[in-house]
Amino acid sequence: MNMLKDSCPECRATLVDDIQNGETICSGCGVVVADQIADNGPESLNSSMEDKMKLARATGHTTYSQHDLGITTEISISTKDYSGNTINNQVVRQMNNLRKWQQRVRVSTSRERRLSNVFTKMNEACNHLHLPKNVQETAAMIYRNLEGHVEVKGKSVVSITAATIYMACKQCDVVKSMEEICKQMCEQKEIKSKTKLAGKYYRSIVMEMGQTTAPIVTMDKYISKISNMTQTDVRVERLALEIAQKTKDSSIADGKAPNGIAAAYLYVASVLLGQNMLQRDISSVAGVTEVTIRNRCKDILTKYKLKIALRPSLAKQ
DNA sequence: ATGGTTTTTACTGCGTC
DNA sequence: GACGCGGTAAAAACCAT
Repeated sequence: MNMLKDSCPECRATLVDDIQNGETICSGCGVVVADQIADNGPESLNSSMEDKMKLARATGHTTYSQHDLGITTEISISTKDYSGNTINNQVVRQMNNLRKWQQRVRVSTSRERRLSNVFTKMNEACNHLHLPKNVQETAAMIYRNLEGHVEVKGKSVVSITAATIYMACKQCDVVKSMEEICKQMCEQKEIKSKTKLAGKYYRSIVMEMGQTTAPIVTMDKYISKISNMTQTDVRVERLALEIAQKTKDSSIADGKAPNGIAAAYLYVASVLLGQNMLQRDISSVAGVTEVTIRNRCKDILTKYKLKIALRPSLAKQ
């Protein structure tokens, strides 16, 4: 993955990391080269303890996303000593016992078990969502900071975890909806309720942690996100951003779903440039219906007296 | 609970290819 | 005739009170 970071295989322009979406994007042609910014940590997602041991490496830094900050010493499983000489069987047995007990002691208290559980879920969710490492670390740090401020016992682990990831995304300028996060964490039938609950927890965390203002995701982030997901022509994206910028002080966004408005900006921009993206495609990616896009388009066009024919065939005349 | 607002659903007709 | 679009009414969802 790292070798892709320097220049685009398509046009050889410089690549930039888009931390919003955890992607690496070409500054020239806008193509998404790598959908996950390289993570050089231990590659031990679902492996056994034994594999973890083999792959373990001293990284020289601590991590918030492990319950013990990732600083424990682990007893090697090798049957050779430091100098390469074979260890006799009795010592090997002793070391196996030691290792077993170390594991038991390591996550001994209920708090540690809880942290371990939460961070495992967090890790899985962040991997599935292709979130960069900094988001995961931020989420873990937020969760740690909850202790003493917000009571987590008795609350849904999934929803609390989702809420912290959501907050971490906002802090790291990554656009991810609560629903997207919850989709990766629970069964189909639970998504709705858990998402709702996570939203509730998120608000209470914001209140309790003394943050008067939650970070605000701006319109341009929504637009960039949707256009990245639809492989939109960069010119369309730029125009959409431009229109959004010019109309941002108006009241068309009040009380409306931001992704619907972002979708409408993109649609209007695509029509203006003769790109004719389909309402259906944009709406499915943006998570709104075509009707919503049409209504937001109407708002934008009437408000700004932009006289363009939305029907592409008419626009040519 | 309620009432106001927004979004979705489901359906319609129109023009174009 | 299929497709994409624009419109509408009613239902559903959401939110503050």
